[in-house]
Amino acid sequence: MRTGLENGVALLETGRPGLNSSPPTTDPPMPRYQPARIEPKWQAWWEAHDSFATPRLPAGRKAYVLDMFPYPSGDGLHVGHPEGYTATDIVARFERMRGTTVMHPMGFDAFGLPAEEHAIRTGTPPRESTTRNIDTFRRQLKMLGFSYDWSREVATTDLDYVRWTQWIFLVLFDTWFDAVEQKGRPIAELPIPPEVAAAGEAAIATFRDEHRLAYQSEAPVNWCPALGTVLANEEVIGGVSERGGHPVVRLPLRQWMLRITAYAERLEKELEHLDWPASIKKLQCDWIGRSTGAEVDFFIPPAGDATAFEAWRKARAAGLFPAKPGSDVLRIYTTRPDTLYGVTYMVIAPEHPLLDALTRPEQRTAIEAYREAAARKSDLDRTDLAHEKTGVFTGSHVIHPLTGQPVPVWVADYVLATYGTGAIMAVPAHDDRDHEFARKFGLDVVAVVAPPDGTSLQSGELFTGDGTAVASGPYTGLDTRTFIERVGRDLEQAGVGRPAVNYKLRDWLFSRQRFWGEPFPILHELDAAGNPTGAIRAVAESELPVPLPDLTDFKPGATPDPPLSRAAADWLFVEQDGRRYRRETNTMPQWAGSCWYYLRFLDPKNTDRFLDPDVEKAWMPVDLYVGGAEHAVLHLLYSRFWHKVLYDRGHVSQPEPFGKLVNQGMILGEVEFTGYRSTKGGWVSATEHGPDDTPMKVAAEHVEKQGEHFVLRDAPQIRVESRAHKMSKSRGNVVNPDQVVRDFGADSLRLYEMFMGPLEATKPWSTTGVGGVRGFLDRCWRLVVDERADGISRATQVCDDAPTDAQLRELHRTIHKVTKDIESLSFNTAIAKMMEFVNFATPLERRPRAILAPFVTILAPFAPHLAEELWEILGQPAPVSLAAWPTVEEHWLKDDTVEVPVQVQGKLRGRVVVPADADAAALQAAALADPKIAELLVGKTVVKVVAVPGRMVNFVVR
RNA sequence: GCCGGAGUGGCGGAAUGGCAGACGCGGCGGACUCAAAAUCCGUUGCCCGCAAGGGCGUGUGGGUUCAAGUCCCACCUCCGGCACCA
Repeated sequence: MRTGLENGVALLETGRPGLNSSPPTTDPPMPRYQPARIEPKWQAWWEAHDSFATPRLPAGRKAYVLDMFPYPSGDGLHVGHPEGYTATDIVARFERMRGTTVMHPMGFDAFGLPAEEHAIRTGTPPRESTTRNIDTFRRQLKMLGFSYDWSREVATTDLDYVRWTQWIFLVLFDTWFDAVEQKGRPIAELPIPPEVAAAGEAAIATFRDEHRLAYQSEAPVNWCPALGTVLANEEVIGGVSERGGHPVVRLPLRQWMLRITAYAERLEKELEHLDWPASIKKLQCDWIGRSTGAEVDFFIPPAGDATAFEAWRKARAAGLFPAKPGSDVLRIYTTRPDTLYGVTYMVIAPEHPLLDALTRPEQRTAIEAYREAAARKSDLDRTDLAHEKTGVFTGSHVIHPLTGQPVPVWVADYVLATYGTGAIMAVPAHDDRDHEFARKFGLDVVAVVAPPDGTSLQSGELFTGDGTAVASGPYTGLDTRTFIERVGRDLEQAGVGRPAVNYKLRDWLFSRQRFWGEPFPILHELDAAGNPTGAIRAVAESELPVPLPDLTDFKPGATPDPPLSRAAADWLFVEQDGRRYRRETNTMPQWAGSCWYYLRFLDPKNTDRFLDPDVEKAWMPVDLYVGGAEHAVLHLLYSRFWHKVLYDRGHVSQPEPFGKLVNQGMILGEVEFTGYRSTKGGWVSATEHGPDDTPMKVAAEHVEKQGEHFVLRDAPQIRVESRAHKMSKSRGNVVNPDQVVRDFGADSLRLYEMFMGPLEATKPWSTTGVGGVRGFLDRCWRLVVDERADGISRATQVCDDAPTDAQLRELHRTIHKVTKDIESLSFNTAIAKMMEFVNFATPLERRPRAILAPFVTILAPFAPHLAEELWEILGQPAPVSLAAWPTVEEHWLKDDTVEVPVQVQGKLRGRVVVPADADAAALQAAALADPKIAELLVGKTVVKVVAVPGRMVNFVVR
């Protein structure tokens, strides 16, 4: 076939000629290893035989092995995808062969911005390009031989899937969080306070709406004009959008929010027992950001009333600390209530509701100007401008609850309105931000904590650690922790404060002003004039799904008015029970669909419910979840949140969705050498290059290593950078899986990605490395197949002899190592061991089938196509993919004798061969019997002998 | 700045506190071949030595230990994440 020849030609250019090329048509077919022939054959076989279909319920042991499903981008699969997918595929295949019932599904996270942007650019409806992209992804995934149960495939954009995403939204909408029980409960069970009940139905409805887990809010949001959408805090990195790096401004807008903060405590606490990488747990923990401290009220004295504070204090002491602060106090949150005596000023955020009340007339102009400037500032300005502190004095003072002294109140944007109470007590001696601010504005610095090392602070010095209280009234001399505990109790008793917990986690901004997302199943009531009354109702469950309307114009506007508001009237307006409604026109963010896909995989065709409870109980939780670390916080946190709500409402049986989590590392491009060309011509050393010098790629043959560094071969004084970079289109170092499969075969790609290094590590791509594992597969092939025959026939060395002891020893050690390594996901060392086996077996003149067949069995999860082919050639009934995993016969793992190193003074001086069970004394005797050792010990006094049976002997001498 | 992770041959990497460098790439040598490719075999950390052998070696400097790539302390570099959360 012509194509084979063309492949061969293409390969010449990639530097590895002829590997996968078919012979020219004129020659008879040579029985070489040809993945291009084998791989489609077995993929078709598996498909025809439903080899990997999973039953509805597991029989016996189950394993739910899950990949993070991909976003089907227009570029197709990236080599990063098959890394995690191959790892899970090996585990899935391995478990299946051990008799475990395996759930191993795949689907597509298909809503999202790129499809919509493509639609805007080309006028193609997103559903069309999405379908096309999914087809490409599916083809590529099948090409790699993954053992998914394709009958379970779902895409988040399927109308049937959207239906249940909307249904879960309605569960959130129908749930309130009972803080006492720490549990989500039906909204119908929300206790209605008598005064609300008395105010009538509308008031009750409003009260309920305020307590739902899905609620509307008018808060300022991150509006990104370039993307034409509002973004979640998590999608804004350093003031620009995570996608595309566009500037983001803050704008007040009606938005849907999800009350994830209600679950903050459980999300943090229940993280503890999960089998997740510690680093990911830490990341999530930090993101949730629990801190403990105290809330304290500072009295705002009415002008000219000197006795008011005393009266307030008495009233507070008689009552309780109010749940919500009145307008007569400034409530602050602090993690260091032990520094209360060091407070020299207060700061409130520019958005603080009391700012107006606290602003004195003489300060009004300055304050207004500051507030406006702060509002205009994007987050970018707030974070990036080197944290240069700004602020304005309000002119007011509040009264310190413990000392009764007046404290000046400032406004500054280093205090965030959205955290704690939006106001702080400033302790410049013991907080670096306050310190910086105080220095800039000349405010007092009063030290109240002495460092534990006994030194005392210089005046104006900063100390942020724990220590011993000084100048703190009755608390003086207490250590920080005791102080905090005691003052918390005292504040509570006095009714002016209480211990408090705060979280950095914010509620989840859940609406987007985009077309390509799930519509909200929500209706807004309209009055006779067609204006919203503010009343909302959920679309009835039986009316789901709410489909996206047909639109020809997807463009976002200059304002945050969503594209769906341009839908035709028959979609947009709904009449029900004699009332007119307008549909919600925001759509859900991409996260929505990915929050629960692992549940739908279990029961993808169910039209009655989102998931059958029996099926859920049988399969959940996910036993192994593999994906990129970029989802460490968002996807995993959101999924856990939804799952907990579904759990509280009795829809799932487990509080956590994912048992074991593993992050595969990033695959970088090939290592590149970069030299720098001076503007004046000639090379500049990489360490000395300036911003104007141009980086240039240098071919490996022009570079050599000199000491620690790489230098130009022809100019060794010029240093060159050696580094692998992230794959990117602009750098032109993207490796295309289709191309790799064409050049080397799918089994080689799978095997290479597993052989590169540990799964979790970041590692650079190497095309010669792919050639290396391809060489291994070639050797596997030749172990079984006679390459010199005219057709496919067994190698003449393959025989039915009984295996020798040495062969069985090698075989069982290989099985043992591979089994253990798959269990610990150490695929690279498993492959190394199989290579050793092949190196052992290749020179054998007679190769017993009894060792070849088990070897092919353990090869199968890694290189399934080749294994199937070899299995067939060995005369075994297909498929090897479902053959039983061989058992290790333990006695072959033990040696009769071992070679033990002998050390003198910790230095290796010789080796002795002893029986494997030789004890310390025997070991020592054997070592002393060694002439070389004996000679070294002549004239020395042996002070001590360390002999570890089976491991080593060490003589300590003087 | 803070929090993670990692530094081992020319390269990717291996090593329950017990023989550093498994396995692969690359290099070198050999066999096969008219020749080349492919294949097979051998060799390959660095330095000294014809050799036997010796010395040095896991980012740097200390320490613990009979014994450290592995444990402890300090530091350097690279990668990733967070970044005014009181």
